[in-house]
Amino acid sequence: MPESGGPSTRERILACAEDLFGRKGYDAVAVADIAQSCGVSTALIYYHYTDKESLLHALVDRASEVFDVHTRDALAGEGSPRERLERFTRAWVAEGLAHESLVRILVRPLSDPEGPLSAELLARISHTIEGLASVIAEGIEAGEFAPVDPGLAAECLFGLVNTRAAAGALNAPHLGAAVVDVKVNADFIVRLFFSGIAR
Amino acid sequence: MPESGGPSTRERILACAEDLFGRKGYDAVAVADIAQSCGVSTALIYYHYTDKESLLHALVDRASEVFDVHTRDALAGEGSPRERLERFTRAWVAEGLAHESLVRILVRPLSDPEGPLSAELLARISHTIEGLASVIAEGIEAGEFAPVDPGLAAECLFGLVNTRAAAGALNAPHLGAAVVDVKVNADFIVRLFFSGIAR
DNA sequence: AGCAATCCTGACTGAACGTTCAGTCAAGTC
DNA sequence: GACTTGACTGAACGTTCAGTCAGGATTGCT
Repeated sequence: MPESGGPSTRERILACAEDLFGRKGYDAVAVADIAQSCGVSTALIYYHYTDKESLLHALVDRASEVFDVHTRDALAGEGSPRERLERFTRAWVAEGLAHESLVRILVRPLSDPEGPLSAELLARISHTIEGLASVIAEGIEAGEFAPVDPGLAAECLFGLVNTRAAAGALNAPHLGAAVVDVKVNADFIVRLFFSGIAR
Repeated sequence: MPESGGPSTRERILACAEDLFGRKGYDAVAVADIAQSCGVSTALIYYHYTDKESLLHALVDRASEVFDVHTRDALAGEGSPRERLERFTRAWVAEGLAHESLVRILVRPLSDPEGPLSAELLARISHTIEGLASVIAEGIEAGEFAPVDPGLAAECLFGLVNTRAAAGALNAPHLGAAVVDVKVNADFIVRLFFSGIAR
């Protein structure tokens, strides 16, 4: 058990992989590159991980978890539908801006529809959107929102919160926005979304 | 010059590349796969195109052009700011839903920040968003919209119109939406966006 | 028919990459 | 001191793939 003295070699390998995958992309990174980047042999990586893909898998799992926490909070947490959706929005915008290379690592498998992780990630995304939709539906029933299509609204909210994260992941800090600030971004999205589905 | 008798071999190669790149992804497709898929030799592809990347480049150019046409129309065309933005929105939603594999081909280079096409595509996207921002700014000055940050609003609109396209490109026809219909989608986005920036 | 330009192919190459494996080394156990 | 275990390495193997080359077929022109 690694107790002190910094991160274990296993974790260092994962950190190097995250950095390289995030910068160059999975396919463009050789296992030897990762090895060199953290000063170990290629073989050691295979000692710790079964294959190259399992490295990606570990990263995706870790990255997903970061976002899933906020989703669970929004779906099952306390507060009115509006409060919960707002909490979700602010949390995702903040996380997306804070973890650019994670976002990039998450985006990549999605653009490879036949890849092994694509289905898994898609399932997670669907689950998130369905969760949002059910909160929106709850709000509609309570008379808090106008009677829109909950699924469509959820999808739009999801798209909105990810737009800034995507811009960050693309190394385009200010695609259009004059100021890149978590609060400003989230405020605007909240305003846009809730005025759109207001009664 | 090929005049009749179907598409030229050159174009057939490009079509096969589009299909395969769209389904499996650039890196997962070997030049030999493309050759086999349209019944020619590998060498012929190198006779018509300088290298594998130039195939992707040709596809990206073609795909970008499809969207750029609507952008120019929205920016320089006739009508009030709101009318032009609405035209842009409806056109992009429709194109995105109609050309899924093109969207997927456009997404991939973006997720590879150090790739050669990334910068080019990013420039196109920035240009589109800046164009939207200037139309929004125009609308604000005319008192048509509330005084929001034009760049931020443009980015959000861009994110909204691309959300559905992305969902389609991910082979997830109904991520959250109960009905996948161009008009329903565009109507909702229009509603969301313009009520959000209404005075 | 003869000729030249264009279109196309099979066979091949050099390099890169994922993966494996025999073996080293230090630390701990009996 | 003999033995075991976990961490780690250097060198190599097999495969895949982008790109090349020398030449064959086809087409169009005179």
